[in-house]
Amino acid sequence: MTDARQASPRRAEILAAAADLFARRGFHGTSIGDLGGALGLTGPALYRHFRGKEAVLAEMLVDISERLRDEGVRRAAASDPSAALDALLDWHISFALDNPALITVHERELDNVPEPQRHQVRRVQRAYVEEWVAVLRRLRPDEPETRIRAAVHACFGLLNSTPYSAAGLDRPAMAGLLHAMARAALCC
Amino acid sequence: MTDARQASPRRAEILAAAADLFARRGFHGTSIGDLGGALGLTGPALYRHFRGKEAVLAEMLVDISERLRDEGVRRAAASDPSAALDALLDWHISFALDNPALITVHERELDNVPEPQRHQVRRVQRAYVEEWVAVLRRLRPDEPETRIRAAVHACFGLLNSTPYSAAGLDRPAMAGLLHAMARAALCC
DNA sequence: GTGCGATGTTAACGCTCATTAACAAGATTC
DNA sequence: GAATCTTGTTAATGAGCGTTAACATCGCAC
Repeated sequence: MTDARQASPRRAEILAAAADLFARRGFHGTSIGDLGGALGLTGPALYRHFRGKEAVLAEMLVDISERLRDEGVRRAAASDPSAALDALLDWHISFALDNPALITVHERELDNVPEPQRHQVRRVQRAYVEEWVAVLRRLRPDEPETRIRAAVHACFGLLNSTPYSAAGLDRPAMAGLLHAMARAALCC
Repeated sequence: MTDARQASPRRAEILAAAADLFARRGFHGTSIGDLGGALGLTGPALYRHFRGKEAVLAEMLVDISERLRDEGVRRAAASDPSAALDALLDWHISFALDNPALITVHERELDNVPEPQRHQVRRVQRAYVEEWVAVLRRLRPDEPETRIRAAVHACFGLLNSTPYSAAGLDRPAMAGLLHAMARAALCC
């Protein structure tokens, strides 16, 4: 089978290598040959595991968006909205710092995902955003919802900037800085 | 001449169309034929105005980075550091809201710029960042410089998120929101 | 009105790419 | 131990791309 959602170790290796290459050179800037070569294989070998290049990207983005949303739902469930916001921030920041390549691809390459997965990813992304919006609405009931939603998107821009600035800060310092900045930006 | 830095109207049209296409589909996702077609021309016509596809991107990024830095130097010169920060924020926000495509390309496609322009763009970008860092160092002399620099990069991530969230906010509201969020994030 | 520079066009070239076909070799099944 | 499934390989196919060549047209200098 070339398509089933089976989780083989090879598939995971391919997805990891693809994340790195897609983040560094872009989807269109990465060839099937590059991707196989990164694993010591030839290009056509990948067709034993994926239906094609687009299928690799599609599975990657579906997986990322679902991981973000699933844990986001969990974190947002805290009864205190301020604690829920901190929990969401911690989650997103740790994900971004642990997986800079995934965050980059997730942010840039959605347009290259074929249907129907593109709609699926969009829907899941929207659900993740709505978790944030719901928490912030409890925290600042006076604020109009469109403004809150725009603020959440801007906050993601801040948090996702991580990959580009691997600057001289170690991980805990970077996590603390991002948390403080995002919290201040959202509650300004 | 195919290369001279002559500013003809046709060159400006090509650069504008290229900014839009490169932002929407990426540099590698845009063909010379697409680019010509966006102007009612065929692909090869572009070679009357640019040495090649990479030269279009190179000129675009050199221009953007220099515009940002030149005006940045001007704004950062205010004697009051708090006023200088506000002036920098206003400048970057108005540029991003007026030119979402340019901001997107500037952020994503530097790796596709050929040498020597790539180094030039990097140098000018760094100079722009240093204007921000210098202002913030005056504003918060206690903070370590590496932390300030990381904060500036994160702030750019916030401000540059504009293109993706053309959400239901009109321009002044969006500008005000971004200004308030960025200011709070930087001074947290 | 002839010549020419500027700015287009279409046709052709060479290369890369995604994908498929045909084949090989090792492990597993029976 | 024969058959088969899995997972590779190399070779071939067909499409698209960036680029160049050869040719057309138009406006202008003289």
